[in-house]
Amino acid sequence: MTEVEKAQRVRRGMERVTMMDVARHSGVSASSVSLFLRKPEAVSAKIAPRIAAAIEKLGYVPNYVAGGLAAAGSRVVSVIVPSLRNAFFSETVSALEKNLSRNGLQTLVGHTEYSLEQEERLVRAALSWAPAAIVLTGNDHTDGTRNLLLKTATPVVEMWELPDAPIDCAVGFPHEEVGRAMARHFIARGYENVAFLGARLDEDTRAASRARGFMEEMREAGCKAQLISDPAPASTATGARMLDAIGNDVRAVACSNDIVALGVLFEAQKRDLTIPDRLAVAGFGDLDFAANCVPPLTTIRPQAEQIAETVANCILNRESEQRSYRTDFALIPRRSA
Amino acid sequence: MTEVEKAQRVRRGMERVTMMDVARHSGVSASSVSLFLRKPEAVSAKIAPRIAAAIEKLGYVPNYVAGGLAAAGSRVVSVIVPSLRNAFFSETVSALEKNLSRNGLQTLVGHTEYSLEQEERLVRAALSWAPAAIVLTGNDHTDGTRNLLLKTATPVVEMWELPDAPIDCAVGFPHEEVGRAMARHFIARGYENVAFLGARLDEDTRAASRARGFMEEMREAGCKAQLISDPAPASTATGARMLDAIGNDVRAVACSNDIVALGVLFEAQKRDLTIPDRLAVAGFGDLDFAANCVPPLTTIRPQAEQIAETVANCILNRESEQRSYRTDFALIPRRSA
DNA sequence: GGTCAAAATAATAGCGCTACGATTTTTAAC
DNA sequence: GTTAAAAATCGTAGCGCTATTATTTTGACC
Repeated sequence: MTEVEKAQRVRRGMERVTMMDVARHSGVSASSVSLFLRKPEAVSAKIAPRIAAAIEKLGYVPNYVAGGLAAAGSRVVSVIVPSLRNAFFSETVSALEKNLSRNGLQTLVGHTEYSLEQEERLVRAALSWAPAAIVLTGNDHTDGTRNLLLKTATPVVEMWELPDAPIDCAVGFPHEEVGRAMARHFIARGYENVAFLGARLDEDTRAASRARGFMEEMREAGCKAQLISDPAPASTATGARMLDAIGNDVRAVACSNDIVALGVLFEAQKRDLTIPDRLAVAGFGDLDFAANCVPPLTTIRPQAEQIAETVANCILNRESEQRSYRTDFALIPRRSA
Repeated sequence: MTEVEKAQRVRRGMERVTMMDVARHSGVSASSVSLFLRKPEAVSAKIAPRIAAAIEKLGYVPNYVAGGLAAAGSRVVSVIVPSLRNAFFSETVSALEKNLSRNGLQTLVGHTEYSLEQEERLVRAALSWAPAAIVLTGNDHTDGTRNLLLKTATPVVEMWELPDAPIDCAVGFPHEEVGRAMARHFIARGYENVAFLGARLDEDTRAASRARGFMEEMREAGCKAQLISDPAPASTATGARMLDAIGNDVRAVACSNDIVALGVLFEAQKRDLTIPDRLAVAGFGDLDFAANCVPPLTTIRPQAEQIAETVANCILNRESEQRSYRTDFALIPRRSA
């Protein structure tokens, strides 16, 4: 390296140890070092230890940015969820990261705060990283998002919902059926005057689908069912507030998720409404506290981990022809309903 | 582009529209397009719209990988937290992502599952992306991690704790003081026989610091204080289980976080222990349910958003000399203790 | 030892972009 | 109109790595 070149590297803030340095130090070519790093079994036992020693000695850290450019594709997977504050998604991202990192893929997260415009911006930014795949939540996207994704060669996975026409690949379950399952449970228990308490249904289209399924099934069975909704995010406070809005004769409420249900439980306790005798309560999510609260919460377990594993599989085994993967959900009957 | 070149690009899966294509299309040089993208005000009003039109027409998506290589530094910030399932960290990541994305930075998350070895692996991978900054949780790292980070020119922020000697920059608060504050609250309320219920204290060093501060302050005041700990992650079930382990005469428990406290609340309710008369309960975190549960939970609010904002500031305004930023916490007295 | 195929290694040519310095155009001042 | 300074634009030379092709080495077999 000439003095000028060195000066330039310093100027650009790039004094890092390069693969070339490792190559020189171990007396092999840069190609061999690269090969060693990507397929260690492909280099002979003679030079492998020499390269390993040089890497160790020089403290070489590979530059994925350069690698990604040369290999025309980075080892990141971009995951876009509505919110990380929501336990479903933080759990999914967590499980996904675990599965992907096992295969040398890194996770770039973005959250849309339930805004489709924000989602489009994030997809645009994600594509700029030439990611190995893009994972989105749900199937409700702007036309711009859809166009961007249809044009690209990057694998796309939509998760948590099952669209009729996936952009590329989808993993999830039909939320309407979840709502219907809960309704059937209510009917079996003899609850004939019920309500659905939904938080943020305008934005949370999955919760809205559950609400729709629930309401339809209840009404088809000739029951009285009322839909309460609150624009605020799901929280115990929202749950408590929505309880105010239901009629006094309502026997059971299905909540858009367990947090809302917990709020209802607390509020009922404050008002001395016995659960489930005076009011039955059910949630969605089977969050940590659902099994331990008082009374234990009847809910639906969505299998976030199964979703994450299936998404990871989709990304890792691209050859499969299947475009749509249905994951399980299970109604967990406990004492609250 | 010759036929051979085109074939090569196709072979490598890189048929994407490049900046050069945009330049040709708008009759300017690639440099001008690059400049327009980075500093739109630096190009004349004559060519700007032509470039914009070409970008739009061709559907050009910039390649940050190439950009990052050329500019010797990518626009990603790598954030490493113990777990995304933990509400503190998912909230911090969420707030951080919001603050950083406003400034065109993207967030690469990794989670260590409370393993320092895993953290080192993640730091290594993170450095490979030549990130704009690396954000770590806490100050407990392997020597390897520390060496890697001390050698690099990349800004490093340790958050949620205040190390004596930050690697580079730190944002957080002293958890021992949090424990002491809670102890003083207990003392003021006249609880003289108390316990600290800690989940996963071996790995969660912050909770362990709170426990230490709490125990010391209680004992310095001449009170009886017992430390219960459970290796399982914080959950309502863990809280309920730990309640079994305390003596019958314990008057108050401080929990390592609100989830554990909630478990204690549930278990107490099951056993008809009146709270706070028979047993006072306090948590840490001021999670959503803390204000709404029965009785409302006395807890400590750690200001996760303030941490995130300060971290973002550290990253964005590098010129500051300050290395250590203390964020606030507040004891929120409610009915449970 | 010589031949040939297979395995291991090396050389080459970019990936798409940005920093830098060089060049051209515009503006300002006289 | 000239000139200098400033602004706008362009051309070049890589950033550090990998895919591909070319070359060398090894090993198997006669």
